[in-house]
Amino acid sequence: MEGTREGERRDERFPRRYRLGSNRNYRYVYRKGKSHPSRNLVLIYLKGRELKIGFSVSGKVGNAVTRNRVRRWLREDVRRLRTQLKRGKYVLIGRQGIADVSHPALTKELQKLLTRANVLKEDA
RNA sequence: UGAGGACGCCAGACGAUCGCAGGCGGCAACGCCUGAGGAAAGUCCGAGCACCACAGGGCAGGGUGCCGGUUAACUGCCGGUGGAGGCGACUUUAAGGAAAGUGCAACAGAGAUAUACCGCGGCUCUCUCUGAGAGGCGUAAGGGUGGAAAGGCGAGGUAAGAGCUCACCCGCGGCCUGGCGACUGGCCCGCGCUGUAAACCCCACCUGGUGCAAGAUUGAUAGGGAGGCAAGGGCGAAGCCCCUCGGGGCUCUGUCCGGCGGCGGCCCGUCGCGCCUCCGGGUAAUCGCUUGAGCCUGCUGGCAACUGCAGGCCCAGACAGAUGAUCGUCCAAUACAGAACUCGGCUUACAGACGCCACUCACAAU
RNA sequence: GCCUCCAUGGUCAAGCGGUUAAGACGUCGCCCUCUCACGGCGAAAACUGGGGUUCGAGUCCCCAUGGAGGUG
Repeated sequence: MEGTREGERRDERFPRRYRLGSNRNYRYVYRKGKSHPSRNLVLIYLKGRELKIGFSVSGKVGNAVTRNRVRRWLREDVRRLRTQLKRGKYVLIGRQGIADVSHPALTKELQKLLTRANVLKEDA
């Protein structure tokens, strides 16, 4: 991957202003957004003016370390894809079996899910 | 060599690239520094801190419970005493009081806090008379039941027996000795008491409640709406009226009782006063928020827990919540696991790799 | 994060420290019926785990595990 695009640096940063805010926003997206499930993930998408992404992994998945690991993987994958995403509010939910999945498998699943939900920009 | 026993430590490392959070610098681009644990966990104790309550006293409730020390404090820790376990090194122990009182002790057993089923013994009577049966008496050694049967064991003693007597032992009590003390050792014309207090309880000591979603500041918003009830009694003062001159009635006011509410278990007590029901409203930012009973090193005192002194250090502070991804090298290989106000403990989970000991036992060799 | 509560057959549940741990629904077997249902008889099936106190713990104490609720 390195060296293929020497001239332009890809913007792969993902600071906190792209994160979905408080609990109220989550509830709003749950109510109004459209849900796209897959085996270990659920994506809820709602059109909006700016890009906001939230991650949610419930206590049923595992202990704090497991949940943190899953959330970090998701955030890492989303970080790399950030510029390709359409604007709007996203919530990514980890489902119960997600603790047993490896990181590469999870990356694939996420990409498939995003394609199927049709939230990637056409020119990407 | 094997089997153990104490004590302690680590919790993958390094490099490259892309990222995240906080701080500092900079107009900015960006740069530099820092960035989870030994248990961060469970929330089982103890504190700090904050608010609420609080004149004081009593009761209730809760906690602790061998002794001494340590600490800010503790149900922690250290050292000891007694008990239990182990051949031993050593481990472990909620370990005050049952002689203040109450309760409970199923089943079994004759009897469970005082009893006599079998038995043993002699006495009287009867018979088919070396024996058997009946009656009443003595007895608690033996049998049997039980977790426990009123000390144990031996000798004397006796009709048979019994702390009935004696020696030794056990326990209790008293005295003396050593120890700060728990307790140890010794002595006695003393006594012989079931167990249970993690049953009620007694004794000694401690103990307000709620918890950072505590709370503070600033700004915005609000400063509410609807309905019902506001009763009763005693005493005193004043005014008016009636009057058989004893007094009675009405009005107003003060006070007390009563009522309601607060003091977040209750009472005395104390404070406040119109009361009750339903509906509505309670948001955001900043602070609290990390320098602290702090960590490291050395020395001092102490068996130790710990303490004192000197020097050095700053070591996460988020607010949907920061440590990740990819690659490479080393490696036998990464378990349990993620800060949320902060400390001191306890408990629980944990792959693997180590260190150390004038430690113990067994076998062998010398 | 903080606070509180609970745990007994597959489910709902009662249970003074003392025989073999009630009861209901469900399951299984037999009977009844032409068959099913109803009904009758019977059976299997449990104290979350580990320590401790006690002669004896489902019950009392401690620790853990799992679950539920409250709190902006």
